[in-house]
Amino acid sequence: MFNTRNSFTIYHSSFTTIKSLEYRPSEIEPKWRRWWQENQVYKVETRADKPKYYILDMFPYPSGAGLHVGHPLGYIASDIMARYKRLCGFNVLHPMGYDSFGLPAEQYAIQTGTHPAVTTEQNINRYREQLENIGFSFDWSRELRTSDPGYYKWTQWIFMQLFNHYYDLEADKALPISSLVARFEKSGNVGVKAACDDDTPVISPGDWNQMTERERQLFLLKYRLTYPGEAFVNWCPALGSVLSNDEVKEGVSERGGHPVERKLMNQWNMRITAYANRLLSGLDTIDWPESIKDQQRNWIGKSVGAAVKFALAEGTNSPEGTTIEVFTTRIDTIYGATFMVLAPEHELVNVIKSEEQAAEVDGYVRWAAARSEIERMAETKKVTGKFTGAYAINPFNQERIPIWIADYVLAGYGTGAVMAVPSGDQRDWQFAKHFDLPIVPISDAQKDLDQAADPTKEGRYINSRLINGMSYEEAVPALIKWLELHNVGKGKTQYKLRNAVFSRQRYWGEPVPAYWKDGVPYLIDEKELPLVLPKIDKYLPTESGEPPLGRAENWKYKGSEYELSTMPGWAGSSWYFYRYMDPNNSNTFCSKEALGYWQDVDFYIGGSEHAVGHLLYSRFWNQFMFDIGLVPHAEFAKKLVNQGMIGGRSNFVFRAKERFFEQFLQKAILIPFFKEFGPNVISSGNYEEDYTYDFTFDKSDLVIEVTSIERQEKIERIKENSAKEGKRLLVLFTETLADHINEPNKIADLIARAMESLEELIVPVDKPVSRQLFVSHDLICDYIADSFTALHVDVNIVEADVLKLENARELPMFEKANFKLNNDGKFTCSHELEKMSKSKFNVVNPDDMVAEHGADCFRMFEMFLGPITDAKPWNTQGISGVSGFLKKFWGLFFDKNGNLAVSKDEPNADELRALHQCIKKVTEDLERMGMNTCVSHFMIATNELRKLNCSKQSVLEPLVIMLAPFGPHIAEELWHILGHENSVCDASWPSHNEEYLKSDTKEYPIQVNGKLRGTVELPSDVTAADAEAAALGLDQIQKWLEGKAPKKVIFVPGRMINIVV
RNA sequence: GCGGGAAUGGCGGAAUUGGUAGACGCGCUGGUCUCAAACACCAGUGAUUUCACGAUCGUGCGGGUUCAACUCCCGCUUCCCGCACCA
Repeated sequence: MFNTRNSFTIYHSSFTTIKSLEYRPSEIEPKWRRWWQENQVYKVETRADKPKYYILDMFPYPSGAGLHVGHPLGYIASDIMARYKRLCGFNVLHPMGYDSFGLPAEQYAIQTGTHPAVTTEQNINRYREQLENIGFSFDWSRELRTSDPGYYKWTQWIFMQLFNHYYDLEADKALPISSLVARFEKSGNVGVKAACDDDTPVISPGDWNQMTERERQLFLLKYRLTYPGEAFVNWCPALGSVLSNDEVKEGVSERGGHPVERKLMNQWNMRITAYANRLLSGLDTIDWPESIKDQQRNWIGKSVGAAVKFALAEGTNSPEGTTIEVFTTRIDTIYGATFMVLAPEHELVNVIKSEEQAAEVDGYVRWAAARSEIERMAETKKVTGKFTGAYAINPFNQERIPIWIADYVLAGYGTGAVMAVPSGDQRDWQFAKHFDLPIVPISDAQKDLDQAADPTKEGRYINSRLINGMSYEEAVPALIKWLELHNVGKGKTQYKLRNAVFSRQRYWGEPVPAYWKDGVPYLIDEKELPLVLPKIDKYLPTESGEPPLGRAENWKYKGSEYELSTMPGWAGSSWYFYRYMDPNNSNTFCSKEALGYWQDVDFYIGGSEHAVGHLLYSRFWNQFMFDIGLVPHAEFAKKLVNQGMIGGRSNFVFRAKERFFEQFLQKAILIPFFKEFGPNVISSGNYEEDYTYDFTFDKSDLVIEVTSIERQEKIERIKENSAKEGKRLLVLFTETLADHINEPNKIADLIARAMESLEELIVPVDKPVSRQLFVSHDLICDYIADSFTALHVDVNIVEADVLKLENARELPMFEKANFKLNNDGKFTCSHELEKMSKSKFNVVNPDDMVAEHGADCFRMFEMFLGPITDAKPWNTQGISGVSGFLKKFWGLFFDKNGNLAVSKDEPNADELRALHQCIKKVTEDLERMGMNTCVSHFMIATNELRKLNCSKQSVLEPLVIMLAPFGPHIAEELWHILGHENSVCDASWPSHNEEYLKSDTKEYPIQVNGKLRGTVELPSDVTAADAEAAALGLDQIQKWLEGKAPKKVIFVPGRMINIVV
């Protein structure tokens, strides 16, 4: 209905179709890719006459390694959906671009001096080639790159908007900083409820008005949504950069695994905490995988509780009126607080420690500070801590409780201090047990407190003065009310989420559009955007330790120094989905018209590894952009799907150690000699022993030593030894054995001759050819496990775990190697599932798959592997099934002589049923992303039509249309063979007709007591009574009734009959 | 420890609101074609048992609900992913 395209498009007609019995993807595919390009078939316009559908892939970082078969999985799925939606009449936006700023290109620049832009360009070209090869329907005219100044101009512009706004808690949205200034002038910040730094002082209008310009700017930084500030950061010396929390895994950098240390640095930050609650509640409005939402909830870490101020007991070293604030989610347990614990880093530790305890406390603080993150995490079970000598007062009962320090309390969370309730909290309980501190029960429902803490909220409170006898629900509000009344605390919500560090001490990123004057940052003029990355001589920090931009000549704005750090990787990816809507606009990040039409992403697809990085930061930026009216929705993606990882299937070959040869000699060769020379003796079970021989015999003075030709020193020692003992010595080189491994008779001959000879020393004269031996995997179970070294072998020279020997011999690792083959004359490898990576030699390149089987086959095979969301191993073996299907489908269009066989005849009922069954199933399955079963349905339909010998256009044409999203090239070819001149992309998706699916009869299964005992053919519209009669009339059913009358007969129309006896 | 997901033939995986478990494909076995091989095509292929008809068992384990359970409920086991001393 929306197919207006063919009315105004003139298609190039120089393309001829290939009418041949044989399906040849290598001829068809490049041809149509060119045709699509020449006719701009995938060009997308903003047009109001069609409903829009925006389907987006998470854009890739173009790495030097290129794409492997795991990458396109999501792209293929999204391409199928995009093409399907287009056939359904939607105007589909399905763009692709590159997240092209990033560390690897810069690391490479440091090593080689090549500008990262050059490397990036090369990598992008390679990606583009690989992507084009697969036949995606991307509108390449919308391609974008985050490192393009035309793009990052707007990244910088959004940064400026963040700088110019603060978060107003009353309006619950971002407001201009200018309105904040107006309020300060009028009434100071007393009435202002806004997200700001914790240490923001209260000021009066007078204070504000007396401030110098510099002081005002510094004060405003406490409110701006992006601001520079001293913060502990994850500093990675090896990478020379600050890393965000999600770039650090287990105390080392995610990329490269370098150590990371905490360092105080002046950094730009993003006040994401202002949005904590909205980022949390927004999750309930979007259709995203539950695991992603949970990870984000966890990362935001909202806890509702109370802040309580504990005064210090008399006699404690501290200024008058000092209190220690703690945060607790269990204020109801406060009467059970028998001690307090501070983090060793807590600022009051040094103040309050008593003189007697000072030495111990200092020692502990030093010890704790010296421990690495890894040590801390490894020893979470170990209880450590010291008493400070100081006491605090519980505000509720005025009891003195000792203050301890311990590193189970984290400086970075809450206030860095906890009230310890050993009866209710397991960590506090362990601490109390260890240091023999009192444990006071606080609820009548608590049990077994001598075994463990019991955090129950059941029961009634005891030992809790104010709340004795109350339930949890009653106690909490009562206590908070009391706290606020007595001004010693308040109800409080705490978030684990920290403000995000935004600076990177790096070159290859967006320059921050700010300059410094008098220690205060200012934004550059908007007209100066983009602030383009300057040229520098080297991509390293300056001698004084400043970021690489410090090397740029004249890197100044009107005489003032620019900010030297650049933005992190996530800056450019936090808003790119809008740029695709209007990619070349130089006046705005995206026009109102484009935004008004495309709105937001309908369907976002990508890997789950971005759960809390990209997906949280981009939601944050989007909420902000929504607040200030830039974008129409608070959430940018309605629906999100994670494609599962494709695991690599690694292959291993087994290289023989000396120990193998000794065993081999024994098992395969020496046993026949026993009769004549008596059983041989193997030296002491340890084959590797240096001073005894590998083999000696009862009735022969010959001894045998197996060793590498390279171990001359060992051979000399053995020679001396045998001469001394009067033994005759046969030295067998492992290399010689390797040479003749597949012809053991030769070795047996050699030994036989040695046995009969009288020579004292026998060393084979032929120089061995082999240096090492590899043993077929199916043979290694006959040997001790330690006889081999397993080595990764390139999976591209292995087929069905059988090594292709001709190809293998060309590899350096198999130079001068011999192979011990199995009984079938083959060499097999073992396999294991691992992550796909270069170092494991298990990377499969999509280009190779396309070259061998065609892009359509590759696309369908990736889908056929299983559900898109599941992790699955890559195994090329099954691809022949899909390839066979495409050949068969192609074959439906031709007769045995290769002539076009498509007829205009009317289809019969069987043919219509096969077609409409397929339409129904494929449509249903596409709607629920079941691409794997779609492929099955195509196979079933094709098999049926082949049996029916059907070549009717009215049946084949709808199938071609349905196949188009999956195998666009073959579909386009067949579409044109059927006589069309436009693209199959502009056809209409067929709909099924239930009438054709009905059949006159149905084979009903008959169960007796739920077990299948027979079937009966019945009319489709059979009544329950008739069905029952027919079922009971069958002999094989009567047999099971044993003459008894059925108790009950259940008849499910169209399903089954069950007889209960 | 917490959260999320999963477990079905030799393998990847199907199975609608509970209704013929194993669709489809790979692999394997047998056959046709061929001098032969490859390709192609046809047939078979969960296990045990039976000459055969058939029977018994069978969706990680143990219970339960139901005429009927891969599917629902209760209790476990194992694996994968994420988080982890979060007060």
